[in-house]
Amino acid sequence: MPEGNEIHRWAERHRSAFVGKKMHVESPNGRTADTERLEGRVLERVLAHGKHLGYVFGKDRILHVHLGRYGDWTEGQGALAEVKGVLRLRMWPYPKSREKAARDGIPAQAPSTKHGWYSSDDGSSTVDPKDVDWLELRGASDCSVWTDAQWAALLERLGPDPLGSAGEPAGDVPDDPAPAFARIAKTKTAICVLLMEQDVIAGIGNIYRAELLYRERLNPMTPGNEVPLERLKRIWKDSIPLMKAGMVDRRIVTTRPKDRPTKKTGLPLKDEAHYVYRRHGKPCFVCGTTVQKKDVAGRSLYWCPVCQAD
DNA sequence: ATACTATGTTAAT
DNA sequence: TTAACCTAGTATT
Repeated sequence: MPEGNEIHRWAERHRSAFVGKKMHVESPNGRTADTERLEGRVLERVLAHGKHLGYVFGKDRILHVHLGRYGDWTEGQGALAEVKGVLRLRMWPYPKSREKAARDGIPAQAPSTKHGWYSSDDGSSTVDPKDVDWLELRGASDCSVWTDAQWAALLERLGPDPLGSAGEPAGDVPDDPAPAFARIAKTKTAICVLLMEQDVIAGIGNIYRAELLYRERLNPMTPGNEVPLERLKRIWKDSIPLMKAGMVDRRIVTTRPKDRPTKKTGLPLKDEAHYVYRRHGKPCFVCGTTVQKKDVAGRSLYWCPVCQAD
């Protein structure tokens, strides 16, 4: 159930773990066609844009992965072990692949990652990506081999990503948000709907949309063409550090410590992590008004009617 | 035990 | 606009 932060987190970890290595790639249940076109090839790059992942195994051999609502990777150490659920695909490196990769002129090591070390939900440390031995994928809505042209068409369709462009360390090369601002200024569609549309901004999902709108104190139903540019710019700028933090934490935290009932700094309690997302029926942390929920375009929208009156 | 919800997208109606 | 895909956590019986 990932938004862009988690996609970029996987990309960074998988880069660190496997780029430059000759990989075994298989689909035990035959759920993914054409894995034999990837088997035995070197993973050259891992791309990420919005909620899409691309594992580049050579020209026109990009494994496209979209986790959809349920998909998830499992990282493992030691012997391969099948987790429960329908296994869609798994990959792991050939032994001694680094020497072979060096002979092939491919960097033996992935580019160094910005974080290298992560915290899990409860703040405890988790495995260094370099110590991951294998990956399993299940529940993904797409997992198929794409051509370079298909990936290019995807990038053409998607809007700018607050976490930056494909293949770069996330956040280091911020996308230009101008196309998103232009799209929003041209339509009467509500800003809460526009923020979810991946061809407007790529990577924002239901949690970030609700929380970004709250943090800007913006009425979610404001038509796009009535949102002042300054407010759009603030939302974009706000999204970058929030989503970067979400990569490290593997968790979305949007509340400021001073607004939390406990005032606790650092990783907050679960029920203090969001201002409005899934807090309907509970009092707003800032004004005490009951947080509202309603269905908009098939997704649940959460907001505070007082803080976000206009 | 069973039902419901959900950080998503596409295809069919 | 609705259904389908598919999994896990939470709520209800």
